[in-house]
Amino acid sequence: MTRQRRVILEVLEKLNSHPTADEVYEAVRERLPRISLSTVYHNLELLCDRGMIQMLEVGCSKKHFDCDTRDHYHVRCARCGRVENLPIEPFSYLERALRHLSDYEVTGHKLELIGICPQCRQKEAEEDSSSDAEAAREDGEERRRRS
Amino acid sequence: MTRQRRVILEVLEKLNSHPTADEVYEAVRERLPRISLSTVYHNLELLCDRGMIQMLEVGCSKKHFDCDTRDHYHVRCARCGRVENLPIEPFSYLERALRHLSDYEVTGHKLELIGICPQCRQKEAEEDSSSDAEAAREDGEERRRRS
DNA sequence: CATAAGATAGGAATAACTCCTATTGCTGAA
DNA sequence: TTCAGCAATAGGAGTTATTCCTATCTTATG
Repeated sequence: MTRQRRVILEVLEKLNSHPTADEVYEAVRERLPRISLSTVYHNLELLCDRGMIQMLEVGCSKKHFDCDTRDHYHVRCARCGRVENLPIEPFSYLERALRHLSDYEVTGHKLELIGICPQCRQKEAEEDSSSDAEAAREDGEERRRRS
Repeated sequence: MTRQRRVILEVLEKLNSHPTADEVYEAVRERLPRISLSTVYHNLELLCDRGMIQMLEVGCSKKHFDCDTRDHYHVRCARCGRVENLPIEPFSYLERALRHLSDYEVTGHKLELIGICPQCRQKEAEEDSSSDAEAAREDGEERRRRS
């Protein structure tokens, strides 16, 4: 357990959102400015192999890392990609209910809620109201609401 | 609807597995050998925009395309990445049951079974039996080539 | 103190896209 | 029939996230 590895693990434990490799890198750099991105990737992989963290392949393109290694579900923000836990036990009956629907040998399942996180909702509300204000100034009309 | 676009759509309708952009490219090239990969990407995006196909972001890394635009669940092979449909209506109650567990504004959910497809199962069975045979012959001596 | 194993930094390589641009090919007006 | 206008295509360059490679550095051990 090197200094770099320990800091990576601590960062992962501190952030309640499940960061990408890049976000881990940025956070770790505040404490170890000379760390290399490949060290971060290397240690994230190593910690996964040792079962100390888990890698999430949600949505697409980026891998997220989670220091909670138990099986659980997640919510993902459709805007910013942030991922968070759903504090609930996985529904084991889902797998049983669906496994006969294909000829695959089913080994697990993944359930992910898609939504918009509070921060992105607020940002959108601000953008909407400022464009509403512009619209009101320009054509003297108000359209404040959006659902 | 150009020739290229029509062939792409036909390929997508013919393959019951949900191919990646690259797999579409390979299949289309059998009929249009001079087609460019960017044309495939371009048309897949265009067909998505027009709601004629949908893009699946399963597991990670590669995008899969599906000519069935209805909401439905999938199985994914943990070995080869192949994706297929689960012929069942999505469980709308899942979303209702989970939405209060986070402060996200939930807009949808994704459920994916993970398993091993028949082809990969067969391949593994063959490899296992042949390596068992080798092991029996060589008495399990050269085992640490990779780890 | 030597040395070997393991870790790190930094950069090159790769995969899967995405973007850019010159060329092609279609459509409709003259 | 010709040709302007414009969307689509081919080909390649650029981008992003990740993996691989290698020289250098650290640490544990005899």
